[in-house]
Amino acid sequence: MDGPRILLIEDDLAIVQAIGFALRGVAEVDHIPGPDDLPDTFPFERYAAVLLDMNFRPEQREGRAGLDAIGQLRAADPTLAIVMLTVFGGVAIAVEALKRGACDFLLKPWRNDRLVAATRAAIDLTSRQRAGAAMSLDAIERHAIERAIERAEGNISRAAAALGITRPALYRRIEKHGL
Amino acid sequence: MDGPRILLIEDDLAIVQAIGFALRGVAEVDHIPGPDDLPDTFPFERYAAVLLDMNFRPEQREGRAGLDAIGQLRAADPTLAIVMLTVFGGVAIAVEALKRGACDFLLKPWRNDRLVAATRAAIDLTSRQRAGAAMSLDAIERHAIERAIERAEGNISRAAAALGITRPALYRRIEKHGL
DNA sequence: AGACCGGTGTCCGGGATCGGACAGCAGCAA
DNA sequence: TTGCTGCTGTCCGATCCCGGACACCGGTCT
Repeated sequence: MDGPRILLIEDDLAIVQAIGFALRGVAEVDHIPGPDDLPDTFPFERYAAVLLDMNFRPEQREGRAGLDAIGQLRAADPTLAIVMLTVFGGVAIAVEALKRGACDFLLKPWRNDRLVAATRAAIDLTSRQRAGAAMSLDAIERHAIERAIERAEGNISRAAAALGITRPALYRRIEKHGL
Repeated sequence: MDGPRILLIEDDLAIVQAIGFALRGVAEVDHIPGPDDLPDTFPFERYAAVLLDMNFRPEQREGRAGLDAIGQLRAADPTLAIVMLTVFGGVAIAVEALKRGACDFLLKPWRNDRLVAATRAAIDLTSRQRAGAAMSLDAIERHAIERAIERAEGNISRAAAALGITRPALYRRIEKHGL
């Protein structure tokens, strides 16, 4: 668990090399040519982000395979942030990709600083999502209570009603969590 | 609380009229020319979605004002789904808009069926987000427990550890929630 | 003033919940 | 077989939390 490690899904070896070079010092880059090359059991938890090439299957129109791969990856590990890479510039595809759960969308050719920034952001997002997913029940409760009180604008009674508990119960929990 | 009501932020009256016509039967459409025309206290909770025109401030480059408006609206009501409308087709802007919390991004001129579909999806998203935000503490706990057990692949001990509670406590809660 | 309202903060007895402990079970290695 | 491991499901006495009730407070009516 030294530096972050990311997974690059890209069939063009020249691009693989270029990305590996651009991201030296940012993350270790592992590489597979396409999402179909993922073995049945794959250690997603080792990776801090995925860079996913949209066009690994050039014969398929509109990069639909790339979109499907997003769903596939997210089903396998919903905490893993995915950055799309593509030469096709359609707004519709970008929107669809983000709606399916990609966290960013970069056009080739990219500026290296943008790639680095997007990768860093994705790594950060993954770690935050994993922290959130691994939250203890107590922490979850604390968050829910904080939000409820905020939404009720400090009105304890309404917050308690929204949370489905009695007002004294909410007082106790507020004190317990130190709020 | 009869049909859904949506808020259209758009300065071009011809477009306002066209959208109102396209969405007849889908939602009641209220309209203001720009986000700055929102009064300090505005009943966001009455609306089931927002259609936000990107270009209400033509002198500003790149529709940055439109992007800022997303943040403004989401700060006011984070459960309200926002659909962007724009004539500018840049992928970068679309990506930025979605990253800032818009739920969809339509290019003018749009196909009416796409507009209707996007509006319906936004209305649905809002209602789901509001249902989630208004969840009782019990329901939140139940969800967290379900997810934890799923993530632990049915292993009760690991799920309990991840939730930060003892195993008997998790058993009790599983039974209480009927899982 | 006096009554009312909607809110806050606190108390206390009874019942729910805690977690350590125990028994049991399946898999596996010596 | 024996022993070990890692899990499941359950028990029970000590403890904690529940929620109805109460006192109180500030604003707003008549």
